[in-house]
Amino acid sequence: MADNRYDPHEIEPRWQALWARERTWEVANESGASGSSEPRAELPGRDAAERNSYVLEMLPYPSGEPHIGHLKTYSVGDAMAHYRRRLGRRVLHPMGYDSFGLPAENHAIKTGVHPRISTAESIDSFRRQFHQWGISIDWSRELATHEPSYYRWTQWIFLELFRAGLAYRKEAAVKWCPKDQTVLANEQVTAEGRCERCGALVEVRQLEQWFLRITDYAERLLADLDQIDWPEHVKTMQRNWIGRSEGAEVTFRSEELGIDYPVFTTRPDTLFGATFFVMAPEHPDVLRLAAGTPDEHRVHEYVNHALTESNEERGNAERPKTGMALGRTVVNPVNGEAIPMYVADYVLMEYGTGAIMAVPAHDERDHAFAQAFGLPIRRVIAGPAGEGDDGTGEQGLPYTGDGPLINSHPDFDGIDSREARSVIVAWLDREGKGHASVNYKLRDWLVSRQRYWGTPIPILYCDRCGMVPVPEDQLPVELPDIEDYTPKGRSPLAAAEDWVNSTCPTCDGPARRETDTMDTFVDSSWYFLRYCDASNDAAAWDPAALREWMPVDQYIGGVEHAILHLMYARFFTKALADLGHLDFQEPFQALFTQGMVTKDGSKMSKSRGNVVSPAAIIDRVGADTARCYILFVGPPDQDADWSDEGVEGVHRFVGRLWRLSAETAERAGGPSAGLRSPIVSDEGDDLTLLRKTHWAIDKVTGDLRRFAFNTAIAAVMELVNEVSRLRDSASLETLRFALGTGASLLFPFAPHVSADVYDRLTGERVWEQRWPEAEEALLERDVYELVCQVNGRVRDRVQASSDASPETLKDLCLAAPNVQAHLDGREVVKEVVVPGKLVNLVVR
RNA sequence: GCCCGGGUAGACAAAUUGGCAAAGUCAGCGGACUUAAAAUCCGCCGCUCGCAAGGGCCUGCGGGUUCGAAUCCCGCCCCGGGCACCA
Repeated sequence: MADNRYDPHEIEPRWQALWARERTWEVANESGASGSSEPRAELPGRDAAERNSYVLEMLPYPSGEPHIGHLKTYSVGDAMAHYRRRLGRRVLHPMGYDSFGLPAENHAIKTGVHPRISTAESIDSFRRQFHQWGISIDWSRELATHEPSYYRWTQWIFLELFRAGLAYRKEAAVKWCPKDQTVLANEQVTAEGRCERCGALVEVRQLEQWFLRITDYAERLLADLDQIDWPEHVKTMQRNWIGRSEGAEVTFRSEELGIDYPVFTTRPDTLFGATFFVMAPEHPDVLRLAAGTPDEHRVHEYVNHALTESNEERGNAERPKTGMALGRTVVNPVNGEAIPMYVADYVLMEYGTGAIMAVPAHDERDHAFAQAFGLPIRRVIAGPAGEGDDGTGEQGLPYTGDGPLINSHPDFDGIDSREARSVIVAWLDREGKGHASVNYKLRDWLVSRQRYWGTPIPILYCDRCGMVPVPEDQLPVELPDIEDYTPKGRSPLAAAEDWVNSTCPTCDGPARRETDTMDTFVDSSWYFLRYCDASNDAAAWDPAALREWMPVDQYIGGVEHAILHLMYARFFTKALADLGHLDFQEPFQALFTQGMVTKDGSKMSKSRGNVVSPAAIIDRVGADTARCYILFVGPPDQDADWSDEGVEGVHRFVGRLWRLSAETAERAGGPSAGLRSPIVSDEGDDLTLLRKTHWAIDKVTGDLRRFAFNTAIAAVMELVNEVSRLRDSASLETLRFALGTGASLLFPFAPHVSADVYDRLTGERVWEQRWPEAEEALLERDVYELVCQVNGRVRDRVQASSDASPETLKDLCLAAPNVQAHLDGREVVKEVVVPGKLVNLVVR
């Protein structure tokens, strides 16, 4: 007997080498725009958009080595890519690296090693491991965002946005470490408001910075969520982040100063209950208003104090309300009442207009403030059961619900508050004192970073001409090499004097370069477009290439990117579409978010010492086992706990499939072509095994459609176990069919062993086979209806395709003997005893 | 406090969405092979009453709808994640 030991270290490199040699996973653009030079295949009947499929996983940030989370993401994505290929699609499945970013720069500050060097090392390590995992990547389209050939086009997009007025400069607060002389990212600030590196107290500084006008797109970013096939919880998070609220803008006038102050409110129906007015400490008019009043000095102190408080302090809702009277009044436009003005830190400058009308009877925070400062509280909405009819009682306040208006105005009293909202807004509009308005929580995107390792912002400052964009033919603005990455009170790029000093393209006079670089989220907001035409050096892409592939059919990544990355990429897509560069509105048609991998119930981290390295696992059991296990351990959208014992179980299963197949091939005297369902006439073990095989086909293809990889793998395990039990009693032909089918079904999860087994049994390449019931084929078949009757009543109907053999139908009906079924009008089977479970009858 | 998830054998889970609860994997127990071990293969594996055949009870807890509920509805308990002065 030959040495039938499953040896992944022999099998896996062999197939990987073949796939690399034959460039199996490369797909050419039919427009000839880019990609590989594979001759175009003529596939009749359907156009490219339908035949092509774009499967994409979020690109990795290359730092150190890939971890288990990467293994999970790319195992899920690869399974989807293979699944779609085997439905007959041409699948684009590329890979790249999000290679700019803070960790490489910090490493450089510490060691002096240029980020380009350490990044290249990490990329090599990622690429090597992805090859070892056997992921089916079109390597001809590989990219890295730190390469000038890529960021040249990031800069081009920035300039397009700039010309369209979507990129602009304004002052904004940054966190600043006075000791390190540098801007800090939020994650570099400790909970106590100290610099994570040196422990100094973090300060706030105002800097002129670049913003992208994502708020212009708030409405469309919200509305178009309805058009995409994303998990509902992700859509909910995006909706909440955009934070649309409808209400009214109402003008309160300061008669003393002759200034109008608009406020935004969602409750114009409570306007008659406004008894004071509050401004945010950051509001530019606060100090002006307080000027000349007795408390001017104390207002100053309050504002300064509020500005230096950390978010943690200010964000605490339980904290007592604080504030200062400004000694001025504004007029409530609905009743002409002069109400006092305050400044208080519970009002935020970023939301609405930075000032509010306070209605203590009907808002919790206003109520708390009124109580703390002894301000009047006037009820203007009656509660249920006539509560608060006279408007004087304190019971049930603050009341934030709805009810009839009271104590307002004879014209409005008695109207239900829901209706009163629009009635009062209409009245304000007529009087010129306000109008209906919509507000969003979404804020413009700050893209400036005072960092070295990022895409340079392609802008020049000329004394004569002002701000000048770098002309397109001078792109890319390359990142200069510098000696010292340590920040010294300005962006590290400012130290590269030769680079900073340049020439104005308009007047040829001296000009200085922008020294801020871009947020790395900018780099990753368009990379999916670049893959479609990755080696184009005349343009960011050829529109014909995008038409072939975009939008991404299936996007896959961690839920931690549910808001920022996914929102920014959608914004870029819409903005570029408006500029005429794209003809679609959404980048990712379908999204799958996979769960975290934990160890012993908690997140893997170096400090906990519970990190599992994919490389170590693969050394021990091979890539197929590792990939299969990570998908088998639980539903892939949920968190999963890594267990070394569980890995052993999957390893045993993969080995069992391989050994059984090697043994079967040997007994058969070598591979025989094709894999056709054998004819089985009698009842017996052959029929049992055949049924199991058909069941597995149905189960796995169904499960793949809904990402239930764990149960798909379990079904193959069950099939293999059945083969093992029946290996001495079933015919060789049936064993071959069952094992070959099992291997074929396993291909998306364990490609190497699957390819090896299939090759042994049939001499054919498993990835060139189509699923027995490809969706397309199914659509083209005639369909019959199986009618299920229980106790004479029609319970349900299922559809069976016409090319299901009578034997198969009979098998299925026998398997569910309690169901009476009709095929094409003819009664096929028998009596109902106990209601059977109908779906068992589906034939695909 | 609000918004999402989730709660099924000792552990991870399945139940194709209202149709025989617990497929599959791990752990555990027993057996075959072996001088032995490993590897491999076979069998058992929710609780309970019973010598047995067989019966009763089981999806966090309590109710409801239904011929039929892990699944739908109402109330409660627990766990995880996110948001938190958003006018």
